[in-house]
Amino acid sequence: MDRREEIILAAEKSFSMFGYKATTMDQVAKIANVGKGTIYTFFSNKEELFHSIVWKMVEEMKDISERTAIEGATFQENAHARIMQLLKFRETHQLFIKLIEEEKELRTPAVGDVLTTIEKEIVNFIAGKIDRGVAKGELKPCDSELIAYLLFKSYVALVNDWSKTHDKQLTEKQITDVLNNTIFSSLLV
Amino acid sequence: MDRREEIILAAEKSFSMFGYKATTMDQVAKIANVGKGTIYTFFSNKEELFHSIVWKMVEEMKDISERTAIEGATFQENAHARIMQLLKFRETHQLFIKLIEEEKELRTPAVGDVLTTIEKEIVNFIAGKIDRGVAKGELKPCDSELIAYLLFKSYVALVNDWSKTHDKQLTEKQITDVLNNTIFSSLLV
DNA sequence: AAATGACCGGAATACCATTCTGGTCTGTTA
DNA sequence: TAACAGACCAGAATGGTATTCCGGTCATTT
Repeated sequence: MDRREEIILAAEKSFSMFGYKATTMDQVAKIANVGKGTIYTFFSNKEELFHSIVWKMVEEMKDISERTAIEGATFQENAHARIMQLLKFRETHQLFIKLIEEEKELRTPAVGDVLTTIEKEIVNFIAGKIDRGVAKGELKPCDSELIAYLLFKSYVALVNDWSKTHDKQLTEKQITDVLNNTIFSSLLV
Repeated sequence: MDRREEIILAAEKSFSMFGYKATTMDQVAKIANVGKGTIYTFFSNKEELFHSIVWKMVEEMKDISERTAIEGATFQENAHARIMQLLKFRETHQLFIKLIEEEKELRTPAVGDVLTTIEKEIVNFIAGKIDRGVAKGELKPCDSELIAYLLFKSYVALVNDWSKTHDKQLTEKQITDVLNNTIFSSLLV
């Protein structure tokens, strides 16, 4: 297999297992069965390698979310399913878990940067769906980025944050009910 | 002046200037012109003293927010004014600023606990306003705690978080527009 | 030309001696 | 005798330094 691919696979494995800070270039080289210098012929430094891996993950995440859409479902149903999928990915995917953990405990700057980039990408992704809904005449015209932002933050608040200060998680019905009555209802034509 | 009050004033000053971890009981005693042992006749330990100060601050914050309400204004107008006031207090009040900073940099557990308690208190405060609106027939019955939570989190997202990833802050009009169309509109009878 | 890994300097870590701090307690003051 | 003060204690925090570790380079090998 070509060396670049070996390196990417090795880096994926190592970043997922140990996080950004704790993976060493020696480590990656070893796993990839490659001399350390070889990595630098494909990636100019550790951070570029890291971005490469993370970007691949983001694409995969968007892809999965995309495939979650159901033919013939309403905008709200699809949006709900897609966003829930994104949140689930966040707490399921090894690398993502590790990055969130590292951000919380270690405050590694490179990781913080990457996480905000990912958030932006997610919000953009949602905004794109809204724009498409508007174009198809399903939704009222609106500031799609702002709405996407509010929507995503609301989901995170209700799905993830709520349970940090309350002992029983919100049910999916409670979440869809409140959001259908508020943000979603304001979007529909 | 009575010694208990001296101690509280001293503690307020010290916590505001240095945060929780960096204020020592000796420090507080010195400022209060009191022997260290004396503090322990009024407060059983450092944390209790701290809670005392923080609680006082929370009462003041609610009080200010309360007084912001305008006679004869709509529920939305008052809610907006009150919540904006709360957020402003958060980034204006010395002690509050210090605590948020300490939570971010030092991760002092006592401070983290206190901050979540404060958040709960704020959400409760908002929920109370909603309940009153329902009782007066201005608002539809609803899960007031859930709505209060969503509302507060949305405000924080739009007022504070947005500007972390975007260079121009949202205008107050953008914020009121989007929230009037979504959360507030779902509340009105 | 491509790949390697010994090597480098600066950053991170581990270690331990010293200081600091929350809380107690005994002596003192009013 | 009740309120107060501050010396005192044990354990936690800190600081300084000797050592290890790691990203990145580059002379050598394939």
